[in-house]
Amino acid sequence: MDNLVIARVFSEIGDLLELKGENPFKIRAYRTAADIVGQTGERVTDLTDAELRAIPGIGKTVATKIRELADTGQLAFLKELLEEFPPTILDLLRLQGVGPKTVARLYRELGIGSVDALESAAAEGRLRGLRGLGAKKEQLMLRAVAEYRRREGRFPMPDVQDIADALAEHLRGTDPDLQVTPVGSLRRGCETCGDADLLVAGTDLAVLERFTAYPGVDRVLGRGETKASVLLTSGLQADLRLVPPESVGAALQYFTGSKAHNIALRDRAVQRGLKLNEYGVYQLDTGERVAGATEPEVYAALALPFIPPELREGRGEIAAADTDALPHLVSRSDLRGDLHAHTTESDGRADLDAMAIAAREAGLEYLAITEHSKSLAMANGLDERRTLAHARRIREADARLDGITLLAGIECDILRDGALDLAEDCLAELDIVVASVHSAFSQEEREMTDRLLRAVESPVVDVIGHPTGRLLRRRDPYRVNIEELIGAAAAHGVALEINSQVDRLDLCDAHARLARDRGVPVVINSDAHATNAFELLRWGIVVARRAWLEPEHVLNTRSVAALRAGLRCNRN
DNA sequence: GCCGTTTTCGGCCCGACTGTTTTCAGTCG
Repeated sequence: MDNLVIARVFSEIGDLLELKGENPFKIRAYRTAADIVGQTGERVTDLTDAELRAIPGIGKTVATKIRELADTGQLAFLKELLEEFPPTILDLLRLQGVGPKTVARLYRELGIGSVDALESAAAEGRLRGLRGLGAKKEQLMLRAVAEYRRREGRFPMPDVQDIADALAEHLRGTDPDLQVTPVGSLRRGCETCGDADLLVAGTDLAVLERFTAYPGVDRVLGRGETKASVLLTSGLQADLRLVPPESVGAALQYFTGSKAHNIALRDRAVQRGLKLNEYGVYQLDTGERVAGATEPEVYAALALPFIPPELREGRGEIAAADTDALPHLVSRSDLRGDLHAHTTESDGRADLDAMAIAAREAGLEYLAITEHSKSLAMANGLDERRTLAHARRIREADARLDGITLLAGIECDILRDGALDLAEDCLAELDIVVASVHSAFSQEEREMTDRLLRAVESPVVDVIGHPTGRLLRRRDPYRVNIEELIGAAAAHGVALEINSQVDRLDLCDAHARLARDRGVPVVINSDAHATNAFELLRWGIVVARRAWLEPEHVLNTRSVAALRAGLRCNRN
């Protein structure tokens, strides 16, 4: 059973327990378990009880429930909870400004158990009879219902980055020195963001007004002395925090999260007789302030080195920091080449020379040209004859152009049965072969996994491209046993790709970390189809950093000579 | 429900804003 399915079960249990007014710490335990399971790269159903129990936050009860889900495919506890409420009631919790207490009362006192029922009741003015609910709240709920219907959930992180950049530009206005920093899930580099959080250092309340007056604002959700929230016309919520300069470090830390990281950090503070909040670090007994102006200072007050935001997910980063074992994360400047790009020979929009020059201008030392293969007719894929002719042209261009090394490659389709789309003797002529799935996405897991394993076992395949095939918000990953794939890649010395296209980001962070842990080399590729696409590498880097990858784990941080030596080196 | 270099019981992160309150409950991050 997929980890995300199990995570959803625990998350629903948390919501339902909250509606029942259960012990908040029990609720938190289930939500923590949901986070942990969702962020684990390997299937938790494959772990032994002892391995499960060894994960902090997973205890006896949760481990037993994971086992029950693995064995029976369902969970009696969740079923019992769902008998107490209509299944549609959880939708009500997704409404802005509506929380568990309100939902529970709406259901108990008015029998409201769905968004539709709430909408009718609010429209008819039947809510204002309840204590604590007035006409204004009714209007807010109607608005929240409309927004809920319009919203498509979370936004891709690169889009949110653009929105945040534009907003920051607006806030700076005539003061280019104004310090505006994205925080929250955006700063941590999460692949999707539910909102855009910005932090401004200063004391001038005018910046809050500037924020709510931004032309892209649809409506103001709230505004006080230190914070304001707006809903943008794009449907994204944006939050601004204004903090005094002496507290910027503590505020950056606090608002970057994640929640799990912050809770652990505060716990550490309390253990050391300190209190940590968004204004600083204080002595518990005297209240004396000991840190807060900069983020490294805040971590130092807790006897920790600075922890990069991408690691702050409660996945062992504090323990690693405590023992001086934090990874030296890969960064964009470590990338020396790109191993996946297309030209007009298949479905790219720029020709060979233009792509080569653009790669050079993007600071790359080498670029592999990897067109589609013939079965992708829609993309003008190449057969063996065209592949070899194109390889000759690539090598000619390589000889002609200074400052960039071109590698002759292919993105070869993996056919339904796992065979490669081009003959092995043709592929063996090339410098690099990326193999990818582009068809028959609906195969069952066993069939799809065997298909990919066969490709990995081929002696001419160097890299598996976008290994799960997902398209964010459009297409789920195809059903592949990722652990088997990673195991096979490790055994055969085949690299797995982090594809930097904004709707792919595939491998995802959890899987890339698993690949690292199992000794599989990773490559970070643009999958460029145009000259500006090398910019996308920054998003692949974000995924890699969230996966704890260091330069040594990433093949295309090597020189071209070292890269060539590393390809197919484990084959016979 | 989880966890333990003081604990196997008794704790568990903290503050701002809103609406409906006249001192606060609920929600959010």
